[in-house]
Amino acid sequence: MSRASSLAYDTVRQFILDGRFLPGERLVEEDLAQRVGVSRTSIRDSLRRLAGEGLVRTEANRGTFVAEMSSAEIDEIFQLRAVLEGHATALAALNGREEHWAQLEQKADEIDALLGQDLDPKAFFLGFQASNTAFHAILLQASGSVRLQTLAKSLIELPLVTMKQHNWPGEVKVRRSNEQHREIIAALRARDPLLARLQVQSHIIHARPKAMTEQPLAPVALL
Amino acid sequence: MSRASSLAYDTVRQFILDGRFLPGERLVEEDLAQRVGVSRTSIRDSLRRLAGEGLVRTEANRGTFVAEMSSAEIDEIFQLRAVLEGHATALAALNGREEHWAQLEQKADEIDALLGQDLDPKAFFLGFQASNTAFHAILLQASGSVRLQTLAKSLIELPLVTMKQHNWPGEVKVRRSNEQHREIIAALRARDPLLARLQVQSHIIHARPKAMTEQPLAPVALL
DNA sequence: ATGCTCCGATTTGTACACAATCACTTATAG
DNA sequence: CTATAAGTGATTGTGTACAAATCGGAGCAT
Repeated sequence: MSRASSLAYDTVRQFILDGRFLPGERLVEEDLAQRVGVSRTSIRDSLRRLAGEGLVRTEANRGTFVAEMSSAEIDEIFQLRAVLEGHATALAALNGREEHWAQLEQKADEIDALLGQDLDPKAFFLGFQASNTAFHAILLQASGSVRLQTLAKSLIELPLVTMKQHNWPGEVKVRRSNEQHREIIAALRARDPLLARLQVQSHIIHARPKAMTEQPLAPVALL
Repeated sequence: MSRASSLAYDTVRQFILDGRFLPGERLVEEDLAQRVGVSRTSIRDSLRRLAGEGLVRTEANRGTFVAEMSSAEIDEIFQLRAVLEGHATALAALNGREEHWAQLEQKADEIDALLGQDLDPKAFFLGFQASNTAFHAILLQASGSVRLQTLAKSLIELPLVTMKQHNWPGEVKVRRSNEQHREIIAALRARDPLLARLQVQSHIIHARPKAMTEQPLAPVALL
């Protein structure tokens, strides 16, 4: 599982996350093989891996399709994120070191810098997404639990398949979100696992996309 | 991904869970292919899937090995189980129906029946494991969240790779464990999500294998 | 004895060819 | 005109052959 296979995996994954393939779209193996420049074997390999992560769904003898997720499922995922990242943050408050807090602060600074720059919406969103994802990755890393880390990371990117241009947060939301980041860092520095957990849970629940459907969201039962 | 591939997946998975391949052992593709009676292609397919679930670990150009887990990692997994199944139980208390409580009760009855039968340790353990796993599966199903269900299920079976004959619980522990099952059912019937969550968390934390190493376990930071 | 390089055997990685299956079209009967 | 059946093309599933990489040992130098 080396050169061709990794290349296929990375490329197809990027195609899906870029939105070059839309949810529900069929992924034809031969077609992908030609685009990536490897054999069908390697493509199949990567599709199996992606299926394991939930980015695609494979039906026997019928093909594999980009995962489609209902608002309810996305909401479910955000609740799971709240639970898992909340736990990770509690662990981070116990195990994390000063270098982690500094890294978190740096990402929060990046987001603040973005807010002062008056960029066009797309560039602003992409910049925010990069720093925000990094922030949460550091949080997971500070927990010290590799399994929790990989689990949460795969959950984090699942909604990105569906949420392409919808639900770009405005400046106001981003500002509020980053204030929450600061509060999380403060709780971590204070080594307060309970407070840190609650703040992360609240942060993630606030961040879930709300208006994709008319029906009310399921009640959040975190504590 | 049909007959041969599924067969390969099921068979290899069973081999690992049975303990026919021990943790750390190398899985040679050609060898597996002959044993299962399919081609290497299908074997590779199944190994990729199993790697995704964490039951095996694949190193590039070097082969795939049955996962080995330290006590610390197993402890980590039990804590994650506590978090995830705790959440699932809270959801179950909100969404579950009477039929679920009845099914849970049935599994608890099965375990009590086992306790009265005076079997040899191995048969006793296997019987308990079957009913206990079913109990937790029903709990997850009652949560109504399929993603949570699959996530937790894959976590549940990870420690089984390592814990083969070590750590068989005695009758006393099983009796205590099943009392906890009863308490969980009562909390669910009362539709008390907080209590149900706490009881499940406590139940799972108690169930983790303790004495595999000398060093003390990490503190549990659930709430 | 120790360390180094090279070679060969084993095993994994990749490509390709063929078989099985499915969706869709066309033909045919009612 | 509808419904069912057979045929056809495209796509996935599986097996096999070959290429690339790794591991271990033999031989040689220090």
